[in-house]
Amino acid sequence: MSNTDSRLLILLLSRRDTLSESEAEALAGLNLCNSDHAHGETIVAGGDADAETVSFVVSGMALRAQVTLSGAEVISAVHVPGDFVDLHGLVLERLDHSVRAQGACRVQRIEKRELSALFREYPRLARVFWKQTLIETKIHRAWLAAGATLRANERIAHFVCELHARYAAIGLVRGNSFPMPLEQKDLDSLFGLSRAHANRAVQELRARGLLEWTRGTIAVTDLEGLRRLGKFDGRYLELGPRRRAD
Amino acid sequence: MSNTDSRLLILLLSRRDTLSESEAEALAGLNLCNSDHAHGETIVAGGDADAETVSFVVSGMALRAQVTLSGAEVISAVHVPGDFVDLHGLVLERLDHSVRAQGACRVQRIEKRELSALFREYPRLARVFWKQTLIETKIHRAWLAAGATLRANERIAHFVCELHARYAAIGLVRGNSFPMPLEQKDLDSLFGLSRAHANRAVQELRARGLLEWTRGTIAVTDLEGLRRLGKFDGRYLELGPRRRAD
DNA sequence: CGATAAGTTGATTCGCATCAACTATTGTGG
DNA sequence: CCACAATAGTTGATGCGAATCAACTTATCG
Repeated sequence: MSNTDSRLLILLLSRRDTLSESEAEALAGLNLCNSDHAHGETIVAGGDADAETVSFVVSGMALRAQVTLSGAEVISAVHVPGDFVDLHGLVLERLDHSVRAQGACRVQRIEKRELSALFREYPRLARVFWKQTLIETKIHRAWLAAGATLRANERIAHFVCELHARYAAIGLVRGNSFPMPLEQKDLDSLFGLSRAHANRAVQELRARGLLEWTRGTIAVTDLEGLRRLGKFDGRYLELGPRRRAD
Repeated sequence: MSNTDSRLLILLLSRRDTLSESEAEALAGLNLCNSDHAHGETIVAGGDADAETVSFVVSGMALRAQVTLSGAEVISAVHVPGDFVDLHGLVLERLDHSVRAQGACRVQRIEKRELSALFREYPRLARVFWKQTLIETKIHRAWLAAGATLRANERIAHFVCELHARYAAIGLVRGNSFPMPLEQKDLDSLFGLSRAHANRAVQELRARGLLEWTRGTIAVTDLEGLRRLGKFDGRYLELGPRRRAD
């Protein structure tokens, strides 16, 4: 089930850097392999399995889940269409987490050896992929800062703002609403909150008229207010215009 | 004040991947520029300043500090000798944080253009530097997980274990003690704890006989106990043996 | 040796975990 | 299509972890 529809891949990379003709052609020549996953299915297993591919999300949502020594599961990243889920696996030996589908999720896989070969021919492309991993790192830092300074309702507000911005960048915000594959019960492994308390925080956001959250969809009714509450400054996502690197 | 003593640079990179003769030679040919900083001094300014160099720590400690919209300062990384403090600045346009000296700190700077030129000639080296940034990202994830699951005393235990492991890897643990340029008052911007509570947590670690912490030095008196309390599994630091990438 | 900053202690308040019930929703098989 | 089971969401009561404010003690340094 290999196909060569690399439009999304090229689109997502050109959001990061201007691609030359030949670079785009080379990318278009990659073998991409679609892979569909039902809710809860493991897309990439963590730990010792040395995967042969790296994957990016085509549709749906994927979560990175790591299990701590105490047995708790922590979600360290959420992925929307256009995000690589395990690009760092190209360079690091083994993943420190697994990736699973949150709702139905389709990914495309690229053979690591093909990608590495591509980098040897077009070294500048390696930098574009590198940049992709660095933006994820900035998101990690934003989460760290949020965790250190915000309270439950503020953190949730921050997170909703982030999702809104990321969905907006890929054209998935309609009016003021966007898909929300996560459920309230998932907020605890995202933020380390109890279900009960996360629920009360969400209800407060609703009561303040900041958002509506029904199963599967969030409608942001007061984006400015939500940003103010969550101390959200979306620049860290680097979704604005980009410049070409050396 | 340029010098060419690139031994530390080559040492730290070869901890990540086996370097070929020619790669090592090329690295040795880089112009490195020493730069000394007193406690509290800014080593790299965040924000709009487009720095021309990237730096790694030679001695002492450097902190990454980001300021949130609410005005609070968050430490998102600590750097010990051998760590790059702003390598991601090579690929990203602007830094989302500043870097400052914690205690006296010496760094060496490399011109970005020199490094980029090096990557064009030795594309595989780019991968080694990429890997360096990815390991930092793993540390971020470990902190995220710690923040979501651990309580104050456990988080501090976890952090002390991490520092112990990183100092051990560079030969700076003597007996069971290592340098601790951070003071208790810094723990609040690291973990989002208040000074009073961080202090009580530290005292509990002392009372349990896990560590001694006098100004400037930590002695770990029960490493196993500290690891158990902090749920510390140091594999994420990738300080073990490494393999050569493509 | 005084001044300043770091560390310590206590009292109080608040955010959040925990446990437990309960309701609403979704999904499923008869 | 309905009845039921399973799961998500909601609400309340209680206790603990951590913030906050304030005083105080101990280091550090000029």
